[in-house]
Amino acid sequence: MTEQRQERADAARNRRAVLRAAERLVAEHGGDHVSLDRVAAEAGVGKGTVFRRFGSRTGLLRALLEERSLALREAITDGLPPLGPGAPARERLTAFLDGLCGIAEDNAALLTAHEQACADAKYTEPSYLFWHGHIASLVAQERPDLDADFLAHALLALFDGELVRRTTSPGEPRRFTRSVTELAAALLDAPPAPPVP
Amino acid sequence: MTEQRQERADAARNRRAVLRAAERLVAEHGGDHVSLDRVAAEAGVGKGTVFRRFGSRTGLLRALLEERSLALREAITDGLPPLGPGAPARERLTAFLDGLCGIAEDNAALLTAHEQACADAKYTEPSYLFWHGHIASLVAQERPDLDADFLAHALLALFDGELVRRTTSPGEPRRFTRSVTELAAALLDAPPAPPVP
DNA sequence: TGACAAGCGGACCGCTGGTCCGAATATTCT
DNA sequence: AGAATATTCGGACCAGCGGTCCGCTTGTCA
Repeated sequence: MTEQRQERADAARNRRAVLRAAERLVAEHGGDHVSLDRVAAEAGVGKGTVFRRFGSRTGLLRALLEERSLALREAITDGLPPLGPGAPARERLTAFLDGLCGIAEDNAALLTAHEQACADAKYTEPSYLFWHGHIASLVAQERPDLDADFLAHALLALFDGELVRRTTSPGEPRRFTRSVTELAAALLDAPPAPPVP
Repeated sequence: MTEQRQERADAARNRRAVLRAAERLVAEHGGDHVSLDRVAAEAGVGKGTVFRRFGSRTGLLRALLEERSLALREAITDGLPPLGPGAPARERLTAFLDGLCGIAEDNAALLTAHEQACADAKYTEPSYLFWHGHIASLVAQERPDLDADFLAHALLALFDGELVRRTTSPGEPRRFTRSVTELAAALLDAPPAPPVP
């Protein structure tokens, strides 16, 4: 069907090289200041190669980020509870947020770079849509009286690279996770709002 | 003291022209796609003039945004309750969020442009610091058991131009305001979190 | 009115994301 | 093996950006 013709060996090698190079540069210099020229140079390939593989700067950062979050995504759709299907919505949500926070804490710089590259298209990124749908569905199960859609956006808005970095200090490595979890818990435990006039 | 020498008449005229031009371009074409070349051309001045007045792209957008929010800022520090000092924290916070949401709804495109321009420096912008301090102080008064600092960041994270635009539809012009207000109310009404192990 | 500071404009710079095509190389077929 | 073919490579190239600079113009004030 949509079976792609097997990727040529050198192409695959170059793709890996570019990803590793981008990874290194983002980790070294902060989220921004990673031009594609530099990535190409660091990877030892031409600039055209980067674009042929990833289409655009956005595409490259997205690929990198999806590499980091693929495991979580699979655990959610096919894995065991509490992440996977089967557990009560509340537990699933907590487990999911915990996982996503972990990724965010480990990749704050990458997150910043990705935000900067996506800019306006942020809300149409496949990954974003997936996370959003998952959260919204769980919230709707747990609390049908809340605006699950908006609430999901609100929770995802917390995953801003710079905010993660500012919340995570060496002394308290998981402070961001704790803050997000507490906030989510407070929202889910809030008493039903009285109808507005 | 720091009394600036009176600005020359033509300089003042040009500053206004640039602001109005930027305003028009942002409103017409969406948040991005407003290069300083174009702003200068639209204003009928040279590019150098724009930079001399506003220092940078960021500075220009910031000036525009502060022009829109100056009234709210003054109402908070010197105005009457419920915005100004004197009202209970809870009412002040609600009134403030309502005001800020109004500004956001009227200037979603400008917000997007500003976010894009600020990028990493977002959390050190004077305006951001002011809003954040205000929220955090009110939350701390009302709910000493919550992490007011993080919660203030969380609330401000909602003011994303694109999110505002996506939440505001012609049919429900104030939906963004309603969503934000409800979310804030839920947070303030949440039962105290049990201590974590 | 003249002298001088303040402001002006747009050529200029370095850099960016993105395109393109002749050269090089992997793969496949005989 | 060796030719034929499809794919990929590399880096020169482009238009656009934010930002700088300096010779010229213009407002201001004595």
